[in-house]
Amino acid sequence: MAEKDDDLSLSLRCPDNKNLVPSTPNFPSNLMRPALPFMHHHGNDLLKSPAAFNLCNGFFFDRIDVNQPITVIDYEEVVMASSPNNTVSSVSGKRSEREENDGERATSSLEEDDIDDAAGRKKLQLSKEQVAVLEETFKQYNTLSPKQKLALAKELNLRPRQVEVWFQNRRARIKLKQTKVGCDYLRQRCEILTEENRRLQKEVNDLRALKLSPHFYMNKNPPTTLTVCPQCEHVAVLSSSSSATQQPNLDAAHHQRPMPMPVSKFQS
DNA sequence: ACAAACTAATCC
DNA sequence: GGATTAGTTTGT
Repeated sequence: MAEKDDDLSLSLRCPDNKNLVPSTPNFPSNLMRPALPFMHHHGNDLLKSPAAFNLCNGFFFDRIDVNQPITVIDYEEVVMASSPNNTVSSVSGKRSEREENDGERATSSLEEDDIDDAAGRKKLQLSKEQVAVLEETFKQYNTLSPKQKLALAKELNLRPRQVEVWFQNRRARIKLKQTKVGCDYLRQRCEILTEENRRLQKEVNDLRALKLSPHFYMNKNPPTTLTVCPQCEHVAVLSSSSSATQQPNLDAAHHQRPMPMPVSKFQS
């Protein structure tokens, strides 16, 4: 379960149409299905692509595959699980039993769910195959038109409502993950900025202390100004007793001897 | 009508 | 406890 989060790909691709066209070669052959009526990009469908969705959804990525169980490995698992030579039923254990019944559950979901809906409802667990198809479709369309919903429901032997709910929940999951990622990013930024702020505050205090120190005023007959070197951004103390027209005392000299204080940046 | 948000129930 | 499925409410 936790490994799902590892598949969090942040990219800055421009969503071009090519990206949106499903690349069937990545899809396992035994999951190959006749193209759904909506497997074409025209009209509003483009607006429902994940890329468009994530761009609209803000943040810094055009795609977050958070909580995305459909990795190459997962596809292989699906292939293995559904392969006649490698049936899950050959494996002992609770889990395998459950998976074995996935097909039945999927078919029964159409008829029985209407009955035990509201009352003591059993939780429907979608089969791996169903989830795979849903995920694959979701990669291309974050939201479905009624037509798409019906077609997908028919293909998966689910009620349109179930497909609809699945997509709603999937969007919610993505949003949650995005929020978490964004939150982590902002927290990091906050830490960095806090640290920088602390450093600058210290710098200001040091400069104030320098300004108030007797040493500072002792040979301060002429007015003195603080100037920032444009090259290294070090603060230099300039005496105006030197000619006003002459270049400030910011030549290479101060680069060679250390400043009295380690002042890296000073901005008024 | 639909999506989002919130919530409960269930499963592992 | 987290993930998933689904019901309810609310906003557009």
